[in-house]
Amino acid sequence: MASRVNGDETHFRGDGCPVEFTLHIIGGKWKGLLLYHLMDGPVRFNEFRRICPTITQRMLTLQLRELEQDGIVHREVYRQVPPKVEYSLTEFGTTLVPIIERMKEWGELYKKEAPHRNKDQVEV
Amino acid sequence: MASRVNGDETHFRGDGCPVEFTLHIIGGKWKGLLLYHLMDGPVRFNEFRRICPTITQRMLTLQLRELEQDGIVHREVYRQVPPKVEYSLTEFGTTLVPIIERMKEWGELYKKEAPHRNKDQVEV
DNA sequence: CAGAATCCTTGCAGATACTG
DNA sequence: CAGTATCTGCAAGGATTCTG
Repeated sequence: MASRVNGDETHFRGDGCPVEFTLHIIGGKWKGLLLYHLMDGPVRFNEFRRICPTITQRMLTLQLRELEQDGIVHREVYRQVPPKVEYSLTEFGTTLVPIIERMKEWGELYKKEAPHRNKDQVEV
Repeated sequence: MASRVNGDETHFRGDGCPVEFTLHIIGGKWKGLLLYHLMDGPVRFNEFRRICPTITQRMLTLQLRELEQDGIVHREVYRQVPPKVEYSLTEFGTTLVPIIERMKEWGELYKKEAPHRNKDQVEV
């Protein structure tokens, strides 16, 4: 597998902790956001850029590639002009949905119960 | 709040994505491992070092401090000689347990179903 | 539209030494 | 035992430019 942004899996030990394994897959800097939006269906490249204007093209590409190589995300290329590329969850990727859902719920709860950490945020 | 290893919350935007918020709390480099072991009960500082020999004192301290400041982990200091410090999940921290559990389950499943990512790992 | 390539900066994290 | 303090590297990540 190609080198990854968030550590190469060939150098990932994590002492065999399964939680670390999972976090290694979904814990990338932007992956939470990407997976969050992919739960609702396929998303195009520039859709992501609109959804999160602060992510750079480079990082968006890199993070999507990692998710793709981990079998979480499918990349569908439509050979047409202008080009169109759609990203969607694979069947394997959907096994992550329950986790994402719970992280979403907890995040919403946390935002309510811990307002001291709510500074300087932008709703999406 | 003091500065954090994994981004200061005052600089964390995340575009309001609740999944990103959750990952921002539990997605630190060693937090998966720490939370995984904290689920079984209190853990002492050097216990963590034995559990994961590759983590440095510095990083262990930093990650624990972040979890503490996020209200996830409680730090109990026993004033005695030799000193004894126990880390445990707070009541709020236990609300994360279902997520950790599912990440643990998924990690175990993933290790089985995706052996191509199982290289160079050590069981804990 | 959806990227690839390049350069460059930052800050995460390791190593080491010291302490209440 | 359970930490701090300091120095330093190196790779993650940003900005910019170019392209099929």
